[in-house]
Amino acid sequence: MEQLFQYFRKFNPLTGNAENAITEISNIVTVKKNNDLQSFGQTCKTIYFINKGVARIYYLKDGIDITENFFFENNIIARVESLLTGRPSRKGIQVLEDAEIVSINAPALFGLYDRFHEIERLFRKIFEAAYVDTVNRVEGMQFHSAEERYKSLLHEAPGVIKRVPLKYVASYLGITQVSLSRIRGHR
Amino acid sequence: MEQLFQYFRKFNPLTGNAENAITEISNIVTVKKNNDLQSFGQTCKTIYFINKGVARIYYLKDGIDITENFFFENNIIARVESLLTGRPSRKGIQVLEDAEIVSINAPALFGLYDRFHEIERLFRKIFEAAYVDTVNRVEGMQFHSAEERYKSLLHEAPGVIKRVPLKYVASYLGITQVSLSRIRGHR
DNA sequence: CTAATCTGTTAACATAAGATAAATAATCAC
DNA sequence: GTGATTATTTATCTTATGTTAACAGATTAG
Repeated sequence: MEQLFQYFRKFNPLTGNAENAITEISNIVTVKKNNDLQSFGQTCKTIYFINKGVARIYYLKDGIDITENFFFENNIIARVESLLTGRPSRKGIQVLEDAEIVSINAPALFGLYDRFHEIERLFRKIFEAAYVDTVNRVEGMQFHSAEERYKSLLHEAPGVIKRVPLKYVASYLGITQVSLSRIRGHR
Repeated sequence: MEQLFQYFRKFNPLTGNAENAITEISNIVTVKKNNDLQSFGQTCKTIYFINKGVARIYYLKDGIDITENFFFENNIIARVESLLTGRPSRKGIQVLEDAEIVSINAPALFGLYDRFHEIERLFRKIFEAAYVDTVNRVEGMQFHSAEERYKSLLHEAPGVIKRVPLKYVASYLGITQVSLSRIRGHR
């Protein structure tokens, strides 16, 4: 849990009491490569934090597997469109390398917001930062060619290309695997 | 201000004291069609709420005007990538119809978070909802043709097509004005 | 009212990306 | 290791979208 609390400190340091309260509603799971941490269907009730490994959020559009996002060590994963709305999620979380993951019971966490204002503030800041990332991603998608998007991914998150199968990267970029291969072959 | 507080009530009702505190750091401005409410360059320090009118957030990419988003009555506008990070904004806010807008001093608002937990909670919920909208927008952009994006905009926000010049709609959809025209001429 | 500008449409052509199929290359199960 | 499976690249053809330009209708300024 220490790794998680260290991550929290970058946003909003917690008192020992608050940390303990979070520890009580969390547990650590290990997941083998290519297994699903969560599959779609039900309402998402968990927030994850990756101690070690890589994961992706994905969904099926007309039967085609599309990666919404990748997540590496020391990051939170949450299917917010379900978690924050209470609606069932159409998305799954798959682990792409053997992983160690902290899973936090989200309803219990939200329940702590009243007792621990500091926890509400912490997650406010975490989600605000994720929101900003997503706004920036929309901007990146709006008027860049596939090649530009690939190059900026290479630059901003080289780990993705190194650690993730290209077929997942392609749909993340909004193109087919074949197009990505063509771009990589540089023209 | 009553219109704003009614909007707030959908997220988290405030006590009279909290409403008064917000009133004190806000004022109402009127802006004429096509004028900028805010231009780019400085760090964004204001959150807006539209009582009446339409506005858009836009930016220049290689000298080309791109619309990031449209905002109608009874909605909050904020350039979050600046507001929540403290970095200067490269985006402007332009009014597309004569508008009446509430402007809230953001640093003062954030200052109220300590005195009024309920205000922090309110804006946490507002930004969470905006975050979810943005995640859904990424999904919509990821694997839809321009025509599909246009049709779903028609369906989900018909006001955009009715009240906004098409040149702005085109860049919002991530296509050129000519392509949009072609799509509208249905093939 | 007239000229000038802005906005939207259409056409012709160029280019990027999708679909499909097939050939390699890499990984996994045994 | 060997064969089977999965991932990636390459090739061909097709389609969607970008680019540029011309034009028509609206809107605005004087």
